[in-house]
Parts: sequence; C-alpha cells; structure tokens
Amino acid sequence: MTDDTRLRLRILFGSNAMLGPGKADLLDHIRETGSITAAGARMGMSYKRAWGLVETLNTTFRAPVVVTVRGGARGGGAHLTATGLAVLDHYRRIEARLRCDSADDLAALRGMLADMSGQK
Amino acid sequence: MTDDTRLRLRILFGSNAMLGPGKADLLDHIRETGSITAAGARMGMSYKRAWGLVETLNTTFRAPVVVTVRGGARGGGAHLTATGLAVLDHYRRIEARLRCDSADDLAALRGMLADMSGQK
DNA sequence: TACGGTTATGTTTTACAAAACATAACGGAG
DNA sequence: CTCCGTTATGTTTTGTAAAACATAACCGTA
Repeated sequence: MTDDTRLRLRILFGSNAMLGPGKADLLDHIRETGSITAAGARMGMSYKRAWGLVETLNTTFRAPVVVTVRGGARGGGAHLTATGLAVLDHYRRIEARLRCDSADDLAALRGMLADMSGQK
Repeated sequence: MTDDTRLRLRILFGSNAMLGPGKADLLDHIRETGSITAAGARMGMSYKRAWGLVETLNTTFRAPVVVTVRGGARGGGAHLTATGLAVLDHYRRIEARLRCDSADDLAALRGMLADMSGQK
C-alpha cells in the first residue's frame, strides 16, 4: 500500500496576493534551470503562463523574486534573487513542518478512507 | 495593520479523493444548521453544489459522513455521523497546528510583501 | 389531501482560467 | 548581419467548473 496522501498549502496575503504549490514549484525549477521556459516546460506549463506567475510574484513582494535577462549567448535567462530564495525557503519550511506534524491525524483520516480498488 | 494572512490546506488522497477548506466548512455548517440547503446558503453556494460535495464526501470515506432525511415536519434535514465529526476534527486539528507552527515563517513572508495601499 | 421545506437530480447557460497560436524584441556568437 | 534561444506580450480558442433554471419525490402536519 503506497502512501500517496499529499498536502497542498496555499498562503493568502489579503485578498489578492497568494502563494501556493504552483508558484513555489515554479521558483524551484527556475532556480535549477535558470530559465522560465525550461521551468515551465518541466511542469507542463506554457511559457506564457509561467511568465505570468513570475510577474505576479514580482509585484507581490516589495523586491523582485526573479530577475530576467534578454538576449545574449544563451538567449537569456532568469534566476532567483535573495528575496526569491528566502520566500521559497519559508514556504518549504512551513510545508515540511506541516507534513511532519500532521502525520498522526493524516494516518487517522487515511484509515477512514474507502478503498478505491477497481474504481477509476 | 490588520493581519489578513490566511492559510488554506488541502489534503489529497491518491488522485481522486481530496479534502479542503470548502468541504470542511460545509461540514461545519451542516453540523450547525442540520440542513444542506442552509449550510450551502451560508457559503453562498447553490444547494446542488453543496449536495454534490456531500455525495463526494460520502463516497470518499468508507462510512457515510453525512446522513440525510427526506420529508417530515421540517421537510427533512442532514446531520454529521461519528465519522463525519471525526473527519472534520482531524482536519481542523491539522489546520490549527499549522497556523500556530507557521507563525514565524509567515511573519517573515509578510515582512517582504509589497504594500498594496491604493492598488486594487 | 393539500402544503411547506427539504432532499434529489437533470438540463442549459455562463464565466473564466488555461491552452493554443502568433509575433516581436533582445543580444552575443559566428 | 544573420541566427538562435530566450524573454515579453497580444489574440483567439477551448475546456470545464459553477451558476442558473427546472422538476420531482418525500413525509409530517394541519
């Protein structure tokens, strides 16, 4: 019985700004790939959408979270700022603590689940 | 400066079943009102949608989470089963612990926010 | 037996986010 | 001065969840 119980956390700042798993993963992939295009592709996301999320993030925080470069040898690129790294780190910390602290309640919930063997 | 930073937690069981703030709030309101109609109305939700969520919940767990009664003096009603109460309780516990344990990281994130005074 | 308030379910319409498609600007390298 | 891969942005199409609308069944009570 593989445990595929997962938690998704979304932080809402006021009524407009928010940070959830989508933007967090995107930041992670930008950090690893140095490219919005590549990061989006990893997530099966169009460049336009990925870029839009980055823009939203950049206006959400006082300082930019991602800086981009156009043209050049490699065509350009993107990387996280110190703010971006900090934002990502805080989000991941909350997530990690949640995962570990909720283990018991989660197990209890899992025990109440109907088994879905044979249903789609 | 009122702190309107909120957290939304969603639990995914496998690829189909999930439990988030919507269904949790609905269960709470059903418990308080004894009616799917009233609970939905409280959330600005159509009866049909509320009923659909209840049905989904009932098939998600081995035992029903809400039982309903049709007809009668008050027209009918709905109430939570022991399973329903337990499910709701576990969800709220996870939420509460999350809220308290994430306070520091959340404050740090809040400190990095752009101030939105004057923007919509 | 008609009424009222609820559960239960089907059909049609709407709203909107995401995808799909298109195009331009950028700038180092060859 | 052209090419390439990327950022940047606009327009159109699509997919689908939610709303809106509609109807029926249920069952105490009066």
